[in-house]
Amino acid sequence: MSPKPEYSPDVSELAQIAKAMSHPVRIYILKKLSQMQSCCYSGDLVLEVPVGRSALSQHLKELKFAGLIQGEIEPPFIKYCINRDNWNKAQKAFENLFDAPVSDVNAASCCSI
Amino acid sequence: MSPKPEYSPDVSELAQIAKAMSHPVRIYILKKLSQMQSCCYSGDLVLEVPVGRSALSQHLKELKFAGLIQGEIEPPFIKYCINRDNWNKAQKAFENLFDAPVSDVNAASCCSI
DNA sequence: TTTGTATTTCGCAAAATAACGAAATGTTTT
DNA sequence: AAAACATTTCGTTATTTTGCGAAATACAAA
Repeated sequence: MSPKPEYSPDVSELAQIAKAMSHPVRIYILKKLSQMQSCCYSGDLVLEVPVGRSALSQHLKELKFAGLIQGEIEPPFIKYCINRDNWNKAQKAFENLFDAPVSDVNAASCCSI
Repeated sequence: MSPKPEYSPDVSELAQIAKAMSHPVRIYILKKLSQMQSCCYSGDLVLEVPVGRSALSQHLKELKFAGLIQGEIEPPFIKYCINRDNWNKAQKAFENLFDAPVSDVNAASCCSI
């Protein structure tokens, strides 16, 4: 009944990516994994992050669910690394939020403060 | 006494931006404001978004707090628009999360799955 | 098979988020 | 001054998120 529309898929997707990145620990993990230019053990990460092992595991799970990272079993460890494909997609989605880029003139004329 | 380090400022900042963008309504608002290439009244937005006025007001407040939008009083309305400067900064922060871009070779050699 | 190591899941409590309607604020029009 | 309008704040409730320690799982080494 309500004329309220729903969100379009791209809106929901970007929100979901943002949610996965909405916690400092998770940003830290992403940053770390990228800086290593390789993978990381969960056990290594726990030393650098102010949460316990179980909480870290949860954060890794959420990043994995969002597709931003991936885990590879490499006994007796699990190596985590960035999912480059999905990361690139996420970055594009973020860039394209403004799919109609405005000129500086328009931007300036828009808001006085 | 815990050896746990804290987050660096850039990590916290990016997490905060991501948190502000972690809700579909807020993504929609950002998208809308950018597409208009101008400003928007809260009253206009409420017709396009599946939340009530008070909830919308909260979302606008959060986006404003994060610096992504700005409100300009233009009686009897309040016009909202994107804060271009901060948006550009946010986008850069997002792009630079991976400050050491990896080559495709490294990326491929990292994870088998 | 038993032990040890690495990680995740479970159960729970505290805190944060989201949404609503009602009331409040501020401004314009009558 | 009163009525109308746009928006925000308040008070409340329901849901989600976060984090911890304990228990469970998975695997390798002894």
